[in-house]
Amino acid sequence: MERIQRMTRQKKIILDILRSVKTHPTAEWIYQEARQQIPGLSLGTVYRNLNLLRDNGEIMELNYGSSQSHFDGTAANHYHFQCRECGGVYDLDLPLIKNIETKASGINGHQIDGHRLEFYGICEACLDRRRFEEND
Amino acid sequence: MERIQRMTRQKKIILDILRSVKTHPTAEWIYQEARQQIPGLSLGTVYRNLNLLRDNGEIMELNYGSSQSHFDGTAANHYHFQCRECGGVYDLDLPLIKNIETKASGINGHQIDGHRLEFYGICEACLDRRRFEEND
DNA sequence: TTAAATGCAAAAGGTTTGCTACTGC
DNA sequence: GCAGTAGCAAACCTTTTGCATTTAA
Repeated sequence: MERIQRMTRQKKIILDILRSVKTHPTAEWIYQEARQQIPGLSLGTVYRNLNLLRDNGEIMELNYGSSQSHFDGTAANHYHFQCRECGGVYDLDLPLIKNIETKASGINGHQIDGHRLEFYGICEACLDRRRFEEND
Repeated sequence: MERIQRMTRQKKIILDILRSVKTHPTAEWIYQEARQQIPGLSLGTVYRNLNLLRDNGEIMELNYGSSQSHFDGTAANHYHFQCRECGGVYDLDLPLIKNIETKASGINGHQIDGHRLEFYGICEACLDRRRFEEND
């Protein structure tokens, strides 16, 4: 019952861009990047491909705040940090907390099969900018 | 520089509803409930009040998935579980992980001041429904 | 009295979708 | 050849906002 996916030029470029950056960009940002390689690209195509790739387990969608989603080229679970000031999302190289899902499962009748841990604060770049602006 | 907030009838009812339920409803759900007490209530007012209450630290906004936000009458950090099937959000009575923010802070130059942990899976109600439907 | 909040409706912003043409496989 | 995809634009859905009016303190 699985749908067969085609590797179109558009999808390949979107995936390449996402895998080549360390940040976790929005669909709009990816669209602007990809358009440099495919001028006629449409934003709808970017969204459709990001959704296909996510459903296929090749990338991860991160939705923080209530605004736009960010996308992560690595699908395996890992933790993130989001800056309260600029909204940027960064990886956090903290080892996965083992057994946390098992521990949480014992508490009630829900069947737990995943978890997500995010940190918030001010990113290094915004901290630097603040220090710089203080010295006016 | 703090803005003075008034306790209007609308705001009080919205807060009362949110504090009286165990689930973490959406703005739309709260609107439908509150309208039974204030028929002329507008959805915009619900959103405005939820934002005011959140900014004031009286409630918490939870944004999972990319669709609607859920609201939690308890503002202090605690962990949640979201059902992949029905989208419902529940509290998870797991103690806060101590020092996790300190631990994460050492990794890079970001300044961390908060964290959020969510679990995913199938909720008890959906599990029950599945079992029931299997017995056709 | 008066600044804050309401109701209404319009607008905004991100994402999805219908449709026709095109293209991987 | 044909199902899956692209491009385009319109639709969708949640949330925000402008404005005239009302209301809490």
